[in-house]
Amino acid sequence: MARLPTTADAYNAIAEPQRRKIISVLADGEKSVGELVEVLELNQPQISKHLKVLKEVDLVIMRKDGKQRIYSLNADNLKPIYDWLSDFAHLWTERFDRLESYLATLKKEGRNE
Amino acid sequence: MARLPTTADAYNAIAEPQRRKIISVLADGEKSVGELVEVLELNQPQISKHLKVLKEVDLVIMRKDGKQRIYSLNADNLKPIYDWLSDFAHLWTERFDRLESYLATLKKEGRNE
DNA sequence: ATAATATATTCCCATATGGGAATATGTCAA
DNA sequence: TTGACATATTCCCATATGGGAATATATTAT
Repeated sequence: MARLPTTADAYNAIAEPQRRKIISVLADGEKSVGELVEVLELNQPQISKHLKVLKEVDLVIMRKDGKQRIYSLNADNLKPIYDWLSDFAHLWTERFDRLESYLATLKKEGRNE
Repeated sequence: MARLPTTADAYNAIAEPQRRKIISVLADGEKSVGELVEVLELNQPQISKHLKVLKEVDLVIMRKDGKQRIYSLNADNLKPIYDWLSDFAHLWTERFDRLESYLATLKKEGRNE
């Protein structure tokens, strides 16, 4: 079936370094395409193409403002990845086992509220 | 430059669902190739190929035991991804902001010990 | 209508992919 | 040595990739 497309899910989308940079920049607040082009020093078409991938996996949200398109981060869809990795946290550090499991418990409780 | 190979880094390696399953299974303890074939219901060559990718990015360690190859998880190399995602934790939940930042602080201190 | 600006799309290409199938390698036992 | 078992490798193929370059679309101002 060949490799999954980058638009298959968030895991595949964030495997690209430039897309991770875009995500990091957007974490500081929404940006227009032009602003992203400036900050990341990439060509405009590549930025637009990366944003298209991120939008398809719902990691960013687009809003129109005149001729500009404003993109903002939808970080919620990063959480499943974070949760999956959380299962291994106890393997790379012993010191915070109890604190991390406590945190995980709080998070699970939080889901149903 | 085309898409980065799956062996480029941990991000690309874990983008494949079967490889994530392998990682999850190995989190419970080391396994031989044959055991992975049984548990995951994949053909042996595919398991071996996935393990090869995981080994190249140092997510698993291999040990010989007779005719068997025993693979174990090297979870440390998942931590950078977890750390990167941690930066966005405050965006998907407000309730545990202080606890998470406290945890992050503890972790950073822990690195130098 | 025309021009200017902002963004998106298309066409190009070399490259790696994951699975199936077949085969090769390695390791032990008799 | 021969065979049995465990694992790795090779060959096949359809498919998507990210960047460059060029072009298309959308929106506003004049």
